Order: sequence, then C-alpha cells, then structure tokens
Amino acid sequence: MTQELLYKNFKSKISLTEEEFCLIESKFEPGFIKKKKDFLRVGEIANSMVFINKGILRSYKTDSKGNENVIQIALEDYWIGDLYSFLSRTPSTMAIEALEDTEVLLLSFYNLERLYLDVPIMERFFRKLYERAYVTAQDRINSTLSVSAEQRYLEIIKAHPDINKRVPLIHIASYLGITPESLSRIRKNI
Amino acid sequence: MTQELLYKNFKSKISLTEEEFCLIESKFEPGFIKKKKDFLRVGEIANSMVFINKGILRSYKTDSKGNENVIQIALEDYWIGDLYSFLSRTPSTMAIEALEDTEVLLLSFYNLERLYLDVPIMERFFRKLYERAYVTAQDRINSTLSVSAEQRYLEIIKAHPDINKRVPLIHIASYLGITPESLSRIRKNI
DNA sequence: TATTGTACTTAACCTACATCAAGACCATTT
DNA sequence: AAATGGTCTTGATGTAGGTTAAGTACAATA
Repeated sequence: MTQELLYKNFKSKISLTEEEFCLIESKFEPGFIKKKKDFLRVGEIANSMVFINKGILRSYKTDSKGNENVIQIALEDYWIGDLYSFLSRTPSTMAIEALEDTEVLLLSFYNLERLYLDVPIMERFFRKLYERAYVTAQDRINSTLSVSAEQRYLEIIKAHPDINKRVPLIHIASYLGITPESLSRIRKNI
Repeated sequence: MTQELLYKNFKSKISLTEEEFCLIESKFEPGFIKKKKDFLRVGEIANSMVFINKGILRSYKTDSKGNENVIQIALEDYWIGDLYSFLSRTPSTMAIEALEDTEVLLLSFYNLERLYLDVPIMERFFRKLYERAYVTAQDRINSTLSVSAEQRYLEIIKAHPDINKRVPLIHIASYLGITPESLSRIRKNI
C-alpha cells in the first residue's frame, strides 16, 4: 500500500482490509498537472474521477457572456470532476484547471465500473461520498441565497485560513458569486 | 406489488426482480400529510427518507432574521428529506411542509440500514440517486450565481408549466432567492 | 351577507454588488 | 534595468432586487 492519503479517505467512510484496498488502489493511475494547465477542457469527455494528493484544482463554467464561474475549489484529500460528463459519457461543460502544481490519482470510468462489480463495498463508499457531497451542495445553495457575500467569505477563511495564500482572489470571488472588485472592497472593510 | 410509482422510480436507476422489489416495498410505510401541515419540524430528528406518491412538499430553513429559505420543492416521484439530520441522527435544521394534501412512502433509518445489508443493490440505487442529486444541486449553484432571477424563473415554468397553479408565488420566489414582490414584478415584465 | 385571512400586486425609496476605468504592486522575462 | 503581465485596489456611477407600506382579489368561514 503506497497511497496513504487515499487509504485514509476510504477508511473515513467504510471499513476495508488492506488487501481490499490494494485491489482498489491498483485501479488508480497517478497524474500530474502543472500550475495553470488544464486537466479537463470544455467539450472533452470527463474520463476520470480525480482524487487530489497534493495541490489545488478548480472547476469552472464559462457562461454566455464569457464570465467564468467557479464551481468548486478542491484541495488535498478532495475529489473533483465533471460528474455529469463522467456519468453520461457526454462532452463536459466545465473545465478543470490547476492552481498549483498538482498530484492526482485518477480512476477511469471503466476501472470504476469494474470496481463496482469486483469490490461491492465501492458502491457503499461512493454512496456515502455523494450523500455528503449533496448535503454540502445544499448547504452552499442555502448560504448563497440567504447569507451576504461578506459572511460567506468569512466562513471560507475560517475553514481554510491559508486560502488567500494559495488561491488568487479572482477565483475566490467567483466561487462566492461576486466580482474581484467587490471581494477586494469586502477585505478592506474587515 | 402495489406501489407502481416507487417501482418505476427504482427501475429507472437499477434492474431488479419483482421479488426483490416486494422485499424493498415491504420496508416502506405509507403516510399522509394534510395541506399546510408540517411533516418535519426544526429540532426533530429526520427519521425517514420520503418518497412522494402524490402531492407536494417543500423543505425550508429559517435564517437568523426569521426569513424562510426554500431548499427544495418536491413533486410526485421525488425524494425529499433533511439528509444531514437523517444521516447524522441529529436534530434537523430544516422543516418540511405539505403544499397540498400529500401521500408519501416513508423509509426509516433502521429499515434502510437493514435494506443495505439484505438487498445489496440498494447501495447502488442510492449511490445513483445521490450522484444525480449532487449534479442537480451543482447546476442550481451555478445558475444561482450566473443567471438572473428572471431567467431562472422562466426555466422553472418551462420545466413545470403547472407550478404556478400548485405552488404559491411566495415559495417559488424563496426558491429563487428573491422576495415575492420581486417575482411579482418579474411576472409583470414577461 | 359580512368577515376574516391568504395570495398577490404596485409604488417609492434603499442597498449590495456590478460595471467601467484607472492605477499600484510585484514577479518574471528580456 | 526595463518591459511585460498577472494580481489586487480604488473610485465613480449603474442596476437588480430588497424594504416598507399600501393596496386589490378572492376563497373560506361565520
């Protein structure tokens, strides 16, 4: 077993033996994305689920006016991907880009389907992963609708005190649904 | 087999025999919520996943200023619940209320845990259900951040042309994250 | 029939954040 | 050292939607 962080990630949701994990681990491929490089471009089919070992990725969509909207900012120990494209095998509508040099572990659609058949507990793992992701997304919807941008910003820096050192303001602003100018003014007023 | 709609709902995500379904079905309990009555109140532990056979439920949170924020409006063939409370066995922070006389099928925490053990394919069903729910929630986040309230309203009435007859404007407005006054103005301008 | 309550609308004014435009700061390349 | 480019800030002005406060319309009950 060489992927400690991935092992820890699995163990946080399901119990499994080291042998089981070794089989799971063998289906992942390591990958590396250099800072500012795209991992996924709009129009490509998302072939893999991405687990981040080190670094930061952001997923974003570009709207009709050309504005980028950050969907997710994913750090170490997070999963990211264009899930809709991955599941439906259709061209992605979001792009994924590295904000730092990033080391990932990739689980392809084919390998995941095999794992679901060979290691039934994988169903449980992803069931729990998506349960949690769904709860988190609903929380974000709620706070987007009822909490001011300033409050939401304060919550982010509370949860990730080093975020300002690692993620440019423009992407944090976009994640919050405001302009970089507005976030800059919010910072000034704190 | 008596629950046709539930059967159809399962078949849309997994393949299963009528016998398997009968075992699943037996774990659900029918329920009825009269219009304007609460199914779940803040502070209660969400004991069940709710499948709607007929009627409409809305889930909502009340913020610090006393404003209600609609999280979800669920029609026939939808699932709803306070998933966080249900999973963590902690008091709910959202309430669920009937907008029409509503017939539901309830799956208790205990019965669901039993089903996960007795009918392994249930893991797959809920894995797929939450995958889809997560994609939908991400879509809603994206459109809340990048699309005007008017556009989002137009999308809702396109997807659910009868929504205005069944759901009071105040709740649609809240779902959109705007005031009833604003939605009224938007309607006038269409 | 009168009365109450619920749903919705309209209008005047207000605020959070957007837009546009300019400039400051700092790291990287030439 | 100068030039380039990315990142962030600041200011003036614009706008979508909020707030407050009246309404109107109509269904449900007395």
